[in-house]
Amino acid sequence: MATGRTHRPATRSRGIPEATVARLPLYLRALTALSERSVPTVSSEELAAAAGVNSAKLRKDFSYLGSYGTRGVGYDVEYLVYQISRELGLTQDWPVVIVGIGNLGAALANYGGFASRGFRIAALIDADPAMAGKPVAGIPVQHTDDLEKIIKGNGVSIGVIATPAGAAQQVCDRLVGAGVTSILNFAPTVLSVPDGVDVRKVDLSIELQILAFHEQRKAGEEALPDGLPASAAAARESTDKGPDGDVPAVMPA
Amino acid sequence: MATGRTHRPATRSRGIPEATVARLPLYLRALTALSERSVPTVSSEELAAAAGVNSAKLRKDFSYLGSYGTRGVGYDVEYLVYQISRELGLTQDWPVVIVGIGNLGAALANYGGFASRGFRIAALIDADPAMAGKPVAGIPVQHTDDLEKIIKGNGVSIGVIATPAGAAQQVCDRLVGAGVTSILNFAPTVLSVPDGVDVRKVDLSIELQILAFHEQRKAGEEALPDGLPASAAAARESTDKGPDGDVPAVMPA
DNA sequence: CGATGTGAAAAAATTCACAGCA
DNA sequence: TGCTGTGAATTTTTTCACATCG
Repeated sequence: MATGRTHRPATRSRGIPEATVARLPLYLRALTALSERSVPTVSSEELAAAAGVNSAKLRKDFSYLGSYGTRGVGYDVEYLVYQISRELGLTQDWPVVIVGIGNLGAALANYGGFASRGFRIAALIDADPAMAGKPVAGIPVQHTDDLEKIIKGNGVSIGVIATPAGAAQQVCDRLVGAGVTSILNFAPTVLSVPDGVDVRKVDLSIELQILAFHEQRKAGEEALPDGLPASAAAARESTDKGPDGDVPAVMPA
Repeated sequence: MATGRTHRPATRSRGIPEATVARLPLYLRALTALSERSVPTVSSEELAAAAGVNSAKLRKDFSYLGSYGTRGVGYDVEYLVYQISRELGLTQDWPVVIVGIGNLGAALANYGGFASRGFRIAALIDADPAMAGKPVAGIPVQHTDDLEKIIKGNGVSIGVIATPAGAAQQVCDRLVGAGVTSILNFAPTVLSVPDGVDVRKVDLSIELQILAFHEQRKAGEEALPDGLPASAAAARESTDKGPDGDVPAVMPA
């Protein structure tokens, strides 16, 4: 770790582990809540509980960012909010476009969590001409024909795909062609993108299936349906969470 | 906590790694697509490509399930679909309730991937009296007052929370109290649940924040405002997670 | 004192690479 | 011959435990 390039108490110079990056938003949210309640400082133990992870992990995660705490005291909430925000790149404004304004697209457009976190919905795009001009979440929907113009005109680099599966790849190609380099895909398809483009997926059916797996295990600790010697419900808790709260993982990342 | 382990000493087979479980739905989707095209067999290489992972990982994953392939040939698509479905507990019908029928709840209710994979929407529940009786996705919305009755009456063990953050914990408590043991949470809150209850979280803003992190890294290799150089993250990914594509789901109408 | 920060150990996940079977 | 299945090696992530410092 650390490319100790001298300068500063080092640490954090190279790559912050992906697993850590995935948890930073979690910490940020817990910190924001504390901030709103005007809580000045918080210990790793308290913050960890609020975020749903264990304190050792949290401290290790923070150690990749730098030494932002005070021994014997804890962390300054405001300072940490700033540091994590900066690390995540949320101190700048990210214009985002949402393509596919169906039920989900509308839900996303109305989702407050975006605007409050450095993301700004630059445009809503849909292929249905009937949708054009119609306001959703106060933003007029624009037609797919203008996709490239919209992307380039607003310097959009992050796109959200909420179209039906069949249209996803095509939309993806156009987004990438217009300059988008990060895509959040809600369509149930594997998107292929060129190098340099990030794709993250959110898949409801997958999450449900994982739940079903654990649920099945809870119910059948012994009564095994299908024969097959290999099948023996056993071991492993169903909870499988850290020492405290819950906090599964999301990402799949 | 650290209590409650014991149980069976892992009977050789049933110790499927969590990471593997999380990928089974991916394989299942790819296999289903092949099945619909009447493809009889598939090699680990081909299937891996379709699912967006590398073949070594896929073979290793399958090895936890058993030896379902044929050397020199590959895997029988239908057989594998069945085995994975069974492993995930999808050969049975899972009644699910969705609580919070706002934009997101409605989107989820309309999501086709539900019914097609062993999940059945047993009921839609909302706290707004005005919603009661109103059909969403063909299912009449019921009032929160009847939550317990609905859960118990339908033997529901999986609940989806799509309410505002403020109501999530309360709804969660009621679901758990009524017998739900698996929860898919879309509200941006950490839910606390008793042991034995699984919670998985899907947080749209978190996914975007992770994208922003990578996006920032791509763009800002040059100069960063605040002191500390922001990691140089050299080579490495272009496509975060898996070797390439992804597999999302959820989609509007 | 008390809580952070962090080496070191442990566990989990991924990748390698090849023996072995159809 | 071709591809699976898997032990072994490697890498990543988590957890431990304690020196350290405010």
